[in-house]
Amino acid sequence: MNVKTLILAILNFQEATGYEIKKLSTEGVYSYFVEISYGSIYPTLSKLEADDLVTVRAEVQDGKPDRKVYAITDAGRIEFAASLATPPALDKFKSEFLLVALTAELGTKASITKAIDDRIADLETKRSMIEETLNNVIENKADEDCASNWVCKYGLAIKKFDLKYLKEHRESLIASAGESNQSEKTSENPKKVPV
Amino acid sequence: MNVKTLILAILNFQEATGYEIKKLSTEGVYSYFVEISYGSIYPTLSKLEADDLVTVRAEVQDGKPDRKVYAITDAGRIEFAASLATPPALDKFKSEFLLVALTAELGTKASITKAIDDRIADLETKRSMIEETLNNVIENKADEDCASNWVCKYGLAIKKFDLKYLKEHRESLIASAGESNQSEKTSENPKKVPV
DNA sequence: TAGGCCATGTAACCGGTTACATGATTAG
DNA sequence: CTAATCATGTAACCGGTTACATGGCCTA
Repeated sequence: MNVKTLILAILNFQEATGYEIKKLSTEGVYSYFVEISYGSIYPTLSKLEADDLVTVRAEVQDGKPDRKVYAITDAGRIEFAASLATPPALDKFKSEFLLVALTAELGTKASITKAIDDRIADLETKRSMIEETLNNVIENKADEDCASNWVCKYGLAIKKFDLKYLKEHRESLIASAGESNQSEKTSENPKKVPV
Repeated sequence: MNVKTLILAILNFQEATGYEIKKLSTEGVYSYFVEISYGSIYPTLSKLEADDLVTVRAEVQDGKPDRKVYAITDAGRIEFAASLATPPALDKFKSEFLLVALTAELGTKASITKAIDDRIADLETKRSMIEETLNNVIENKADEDCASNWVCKYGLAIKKFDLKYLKEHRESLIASAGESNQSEKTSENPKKVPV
C-alpha cells in the first residue's frame, strides 16, 4: 500500500484537499491503511493530476487560504479498481509495547505500569472514535450493512476485546517487572524467550 | 523501532548469527516488532561491533558455511535498557485487507471471498505457531508467568477472537460485494464512508 | 498574545528493501 | 535432479519523513 493508492481510495468516496486527506488518513477509518505526511501527499497529488487520474478545482475562500479540491476521474477509478484486484498483502502489525512487555523483567513496576496504562488509554480513545463514527452513520440513516460499517464494527469488536483482555491481565504483567533495583537489570540471568 | 534495537533485543536473550536473526524476526515472537532483511541486518551487525555493543566469534562448520556468532556486551545491554526507557510508540497497524473490505462494493463476491478466506487461513497459521511456542515452553518447565509467555498468551487471545469474529461475520461482508457485473463498478453511486 | 487551525508546498535526508553475487549440502 | 536450507555480504534504489518556508484568522 502506497500513498498513491490511499489517495485514490479516499477520492473514490469523496472530493478532498491535500490537507483533508492528511486528516482523514490520520484520524478516520483510513488510518488503518497508511500514515502519510504532507511531504508525500502534495507531490503525489501533482503526479496523479499529471496522469489524469484526478482533477483539481481551485476554491478561493475569504479569511482562509485558498484550497485545491481534488476529484477522481474515471481513469482514476479504473486504476484504483485494478490495484484492488491483486490479493491484499498480509497485515503489518508492529508494536513497541510488545517489546517492552517481552522484556518486562528489565523494567521497573512503574515503567511497565505506565506502558500498559498508556496503551489502555489509547485503545479507549480509539474505541470511542469508532463508536462515534458508527453513531453518525446510524443518525444519517445510511445503509446499516454497507462495507464501511462492517469495517468499523470489526475494528470495534477487536478493540473492545483487546481492552477487556488487557484490563484482566494487567496485574500479571506488572508482577513480572523487576523492582526498582537497577543492579539486577544488566548481565546475569537473561530470561529465556520462546521462539 | 529500528533494526539496531531489534538486534539488541534478540541478542539480549540469546547469541545468534545474522541468518538466525533474520529467521527469528520473521517467524518468532520478534515478528511483532519489525521485519528486517539481510540488507539491513549485516551492516547493522558490523556497526554494532564497531561500537562494542556486541562481540563476534567465528565458527567453522563442516558441510555448512562458516558462521559468525554475535553476543551482546554489557555496554550493549545498557544501550538496550536505555532504549526501553523512553515510553513505547503507539502500535502501527496497517491492513490492505481492510481497504479491500472497505471497498467491498467494488469487488466481486469471488474476490472478497478469497480475501477473507486467505485472511482466516493466515490467522489460523499464526495461531498454531503461537500455540506450538507455548507448548514448548510448558514442556521445558520454564516459568509459566514469565513476560514472554504473557506476550504469547496475549497474542493468542487476540488471534482467536479475531478468527471467531471473522468466521461469524464472513457472510455479511461477502453479501455487500457486487455481482461479477463490471458495469456498476466505475462511476456512479460511490458509497459513503464514515470518517 | 500565544497557540492552534487552516492551507500548500519543497529539499534534504534516511532507514530501510531489492536484487545481485557465491556456493556447498541435504532432503524429497 | 530439483528445491530448500544454510550462510554472508554489497550497491543501487526508493518510498517515504523531517524540517523548513509562509501567512492570515480565531480562540483561550
